[in-house]
Amino acid sequence: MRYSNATNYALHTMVHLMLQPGGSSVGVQELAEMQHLSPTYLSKILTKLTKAGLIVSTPGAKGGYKISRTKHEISFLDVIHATEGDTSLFDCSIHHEGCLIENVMKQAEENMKKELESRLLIDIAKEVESKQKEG
Amino acid sequence: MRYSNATNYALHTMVHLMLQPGGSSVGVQELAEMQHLSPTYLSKILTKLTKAGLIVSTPGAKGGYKISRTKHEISFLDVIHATEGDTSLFDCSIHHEGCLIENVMKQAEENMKKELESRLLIDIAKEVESKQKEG
DNA sequence: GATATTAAAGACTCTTAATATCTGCGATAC
DNA sequence: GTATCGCAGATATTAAGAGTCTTTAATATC
Ligand code: SF4
Ligand code: SF4
Repeated sequence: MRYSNATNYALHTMVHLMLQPGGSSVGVQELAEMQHLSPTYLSKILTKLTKAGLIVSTPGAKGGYKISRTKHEISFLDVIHATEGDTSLFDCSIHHEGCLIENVMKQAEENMKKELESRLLIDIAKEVESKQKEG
Repeated sequence: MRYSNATNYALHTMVHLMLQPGGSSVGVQELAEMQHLSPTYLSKILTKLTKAGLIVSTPGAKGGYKISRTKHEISFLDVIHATEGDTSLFDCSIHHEGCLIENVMKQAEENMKKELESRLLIDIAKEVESKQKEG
C-alpha cells in the first residue's frame, strides 16, 4: 500500500506554482522538465488538479496553469484527494452493522487525514522560498 | 491506495483465534470456510502472521494455528505490518536533505499508526464475545 | 515404521491498477 | 489563419495483488 507517484508529482507542482510571482501561468512542458517527466503524463495529473479546482488552466497560446484563487486554503489532503480519490483505505464490502474492525480502521485513517487537512501547502511554499533566499 | 484484502482476512482470523477457548489450535480449512476463502490462499496469509510471531503453527496431524503467547499485546498495527509490510505510504526515492513534503506526509502517517498501535485486538475480541452472549 | 493429516514453500496464472505514450480535438493569442 | 497550448480518448507497458496447484516436510496415531 503506497501513495501513487502522481500524488508526489502533484504536490511538487502545486508548490512550484505557488512560488510563481504574481501567480502567473506556467506551461506543462516547463513543469514536466522540472520533474523529469513526459509532458503528456503530467498533463493528466494536472487535469485532475484542475477539475478539483486547485489550479486554473488557460488553453491556447501563452496558456498554462496557475494556482487557484483559493491558494491560501489548499491543504495536503486536497491534493491527495484530487489524485488518489476519496475512497477509504479500508473498504470491507460487507459492512456489517456496527462493525468493530471497520470502526478502528476508519478512526485511524481519520487521524491521518486530520493532519493532512491541517497542513497547508502555502506554508511549505513559504519555507521553500525563504530557504532559497538563504542559500 | 487501499489496504489489501489479505489484511482484512488476517484481522478476522486473529479475532477468531483469540476467541478459541483455551487458545486451542484451529486448522486452516476451518478458518478458510469461515471467510469463504480457499485454504491455500489463506495459508499464505497465515504464514505471514506466523513469521511475525502473532500466531503459532503446529504442523502435522491435529495441527493448526493458535494465538501467540503475546495475545494481550497484539495491536491492529502488528497485523497490518505482518500483511502489508512496514514500508512508508509516502516513499520519495530521492530523499532530499530536510524535505518539507516528506515531513508532513510522514507525520500524518505516524498519526494513523499511533492509533492503530494503541488499539488492541483483544479488546475487539472481547466485545465480539459479549455481543454473542447478548444475542 | 506406515499412513493419514497438516503447515510451508515455490511456481504459476489471472486480474486489476498504475504508469506512460501517442494522437487528434478545441480553445486562445497574435 | 496559424502557431501554441490544454484536454480527452485510445492504447501499450509494467507492477502488484489475488488466487490456484503441486511438492515437501513435520507430526500424530495406529
Ligand atoms: S465484521 Fe466488519 S470487517 Fe468483518 S466482514 Fe463484517 S463489516 Fe467487514
Ligand atoms: S523535495 Fe522531498 S518529496 Fe520532493 S523530491 Fe525531494 S525528497 Fe522527494
